[in-house]
Amino acid sequence: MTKTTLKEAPDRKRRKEKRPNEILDAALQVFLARGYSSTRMDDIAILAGVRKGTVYLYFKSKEILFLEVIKRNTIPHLELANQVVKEYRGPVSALIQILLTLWWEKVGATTTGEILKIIIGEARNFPSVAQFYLSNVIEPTWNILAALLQSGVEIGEFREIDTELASRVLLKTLLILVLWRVTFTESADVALDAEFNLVLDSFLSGLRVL
Amino acid sequence: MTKTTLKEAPDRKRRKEKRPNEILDAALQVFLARGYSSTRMDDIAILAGVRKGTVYLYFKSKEILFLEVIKRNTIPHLELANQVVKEYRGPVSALIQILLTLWWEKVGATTTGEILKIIIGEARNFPSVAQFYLSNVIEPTWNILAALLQSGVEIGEFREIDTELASRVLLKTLLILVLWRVTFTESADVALDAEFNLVLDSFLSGLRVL
Amino acid sequence: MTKTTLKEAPDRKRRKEKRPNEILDAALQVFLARGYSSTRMDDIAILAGVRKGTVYLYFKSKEILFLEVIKRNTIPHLELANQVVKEYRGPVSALIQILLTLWWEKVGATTTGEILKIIIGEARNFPSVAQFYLSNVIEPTWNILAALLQSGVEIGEFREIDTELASRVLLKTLLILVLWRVTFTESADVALDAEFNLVLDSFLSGLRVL
Amino acid sequence: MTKTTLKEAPDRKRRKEKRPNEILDAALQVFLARGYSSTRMDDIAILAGVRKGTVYLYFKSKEILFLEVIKRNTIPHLELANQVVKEYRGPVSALIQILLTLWWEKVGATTTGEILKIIIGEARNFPSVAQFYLSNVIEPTWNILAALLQSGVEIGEFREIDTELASRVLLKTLLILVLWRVTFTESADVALDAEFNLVLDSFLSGLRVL
DNA sequence: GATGAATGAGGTTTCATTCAT
DNA sequence: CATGAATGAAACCTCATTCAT
Repeated sequence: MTKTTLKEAPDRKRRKEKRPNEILDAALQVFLARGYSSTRMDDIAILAGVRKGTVYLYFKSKEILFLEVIKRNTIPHLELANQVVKEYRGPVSALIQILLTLWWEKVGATTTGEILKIIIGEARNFPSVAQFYLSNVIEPTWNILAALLQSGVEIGEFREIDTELASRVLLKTLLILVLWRVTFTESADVALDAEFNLVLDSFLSGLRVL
Repeated sequence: MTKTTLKEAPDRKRRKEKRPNEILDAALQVFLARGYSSTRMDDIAILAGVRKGTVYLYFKSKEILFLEVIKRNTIPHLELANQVVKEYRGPVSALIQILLTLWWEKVGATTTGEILKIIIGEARNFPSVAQFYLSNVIEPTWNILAALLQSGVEIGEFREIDTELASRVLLKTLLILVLWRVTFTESADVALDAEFNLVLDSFLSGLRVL
Repeated sequence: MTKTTLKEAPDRKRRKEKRPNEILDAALQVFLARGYSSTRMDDIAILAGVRKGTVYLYFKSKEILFLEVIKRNTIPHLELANQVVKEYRGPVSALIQILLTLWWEKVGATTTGEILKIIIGEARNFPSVAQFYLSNVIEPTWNILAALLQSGVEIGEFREIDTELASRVLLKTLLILVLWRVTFTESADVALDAEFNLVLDSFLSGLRVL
Repeated sequence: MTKTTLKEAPDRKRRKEKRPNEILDAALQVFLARGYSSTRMDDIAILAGVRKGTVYLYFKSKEILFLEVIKRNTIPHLELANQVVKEYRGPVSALIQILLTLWWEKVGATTTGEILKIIIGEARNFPSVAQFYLSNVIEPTWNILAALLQSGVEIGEFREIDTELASRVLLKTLLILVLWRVTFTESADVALDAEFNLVLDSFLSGLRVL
């Protein structure tokens, strides 16, 4: 009976619940494209289809928005990986090969590098973000990798190694590759796929029981 | 003893040659500590012991100052490395071990990681800086490494490998380690030295003729 | 009566449509009073009853604001003049006399001279403004005058002359008079009205068929 | 016997006396080319072949330098005109024609317009300059013109007119032409010579005894 | 006398943030 | 809930001016 009924969008209710996520998605895009400092709240708002004031309705400050964006986009696909690992039966090296290749082609190729880049760039100003990323993304991934290696060692497929150390080095090596890709886009560094393969192959061959 | 001492001539006219370097040094410190955007020209000036206007006397803009800072701190120790390589007589693997260990302990330990971090963080806004770093620091280093590997191959010390690819992967792996150190300082990631050793050892052992 | 009244909401949100004009009006005043360079955006803002930031909300830069000010105050009374010309029936010389006298007393007396003065002073730095003024104010006025003279010639009221040349000279002569008035205010150059009358009279008498 | 003798320029003495004039000449050029505000003391110094500090050695401030420049360049060629007038024998109208044509082609064509332009543009900020120009350039010229006209009237060559008024209008009309030339350089206002001729012809024909 | 070096006041511009409607 | 409008605290940069050498 109110006048506003006349102009109310049909999916007004749905909208309301979606708004924060829309803003977070827009913010992710702009932060990745421009970096933290160069990102203006206005850009985020426009991209989210709202006005600046609305952004502040959901996020108290640019800093908080940034934190939320990073958090939202770094809770990763670890569940899936864990699942695959648990259900898999067969040689561990093949599983590692499959998992990392998948990651390289799908996950690493997209936003992982960008997110890592921005976290590295802003670690000074947002140490909590860096810490969060370390605890919630990097370390769990290490753990999965280390567990895999450990199981390989236990079943005699791999030789005895420091699995934790090895998983750290392997992951970091892969991370620098995705980081490189998003940082030095200009350079025709076409060798990245070859580098990935080299890393993976030599890592696995280094594990083989002699 | 007079009050005017407070405002007395603040030691004007230092030598023209020293000022730019003093400013560049100050700028490096502040840029590393705060990142590009968060650095104010005023901070740099104060740290250099001058006033804002003086900085602009030597560097036309913040951007140019940033570029100069990066240049000054990356046209580096390559000469030395080249020298060492040329004069060295003995097994190549030992030379590699020595060079990289030295780098890890001396160079990589100090500003390399910080500089790399800031370049990665600002590559978006200063692609020319990224390109400069790539061309003047990374690629020459690659070349030195590749040449070393190649000579090892030629004298039969190493097995036949793609020396260029290998040198790229090795360097990147080392870079992520120094980058990691300066980024995630909070995490007591004490394993970095162990990781460095693992990388170096497995790399060299992978080169051995079977 | 509370102290907070001092800082109370200063009547935010005037109508969006009014603000730009208020700013333009304030800017005109300040530009005329101080010239372009000596005008500070702050002065304009204060005079418009807003703060500096608000001015930038509507005009992207001082330069653009200046351009808009000039445009707004020169796209002027030409319509009216055209109208009058079209509807007038009677001797052309009388119409010219009426139009120019009106212009001298009303338009020329106020901002025309000031605007011309500032355009002349800034033509170097803003050639586009000078060009704009020429195309949109001076030339249309020439055209009106020339058309008037031409019609006088055609109906045999005036003798055969180069109407375009004559209209240019006449207009320029009148312009120097208004320019003089606003430039040399100190000198009690009270003869300006007499000069205007002399110009007009001798121009018209020169047109008469002998 | 001093060491400086060795390096002293041969015309050092002459230099010293010339310096102020060299600076004034340079300053004129820059002021005319850029206007007062946009002119930097540095530009003037460089053009004069000295350094900024030297300029301040001779002129206490930019403002004073500007005043001196204007003064130096507006003490005009009136002497010559007066001379010519006094010695001339023949019809006054021919003299007027000669004098003004000469002025239009030689004097008005060069810096008169530029100086007038800058005086008009800066009259607000330097009313004393405007006043100076009026008293020392404009009014003397008026007086010469008026005297000429008067003598023409007295010998019966011209009809009875208000010679002072006429001389004012004539001079202003010529001034707007030179002013126009230096202001609207872009516009292909090629008619200026024709306009000058029209002004001169109709002025003289208006003086003729009927 | 000449200047190289330094300064600091002052200007333009940006943008995160607030708040009345 | 959304926003349009406004703000003001910085930040960058310029340049007239000073002064020790």
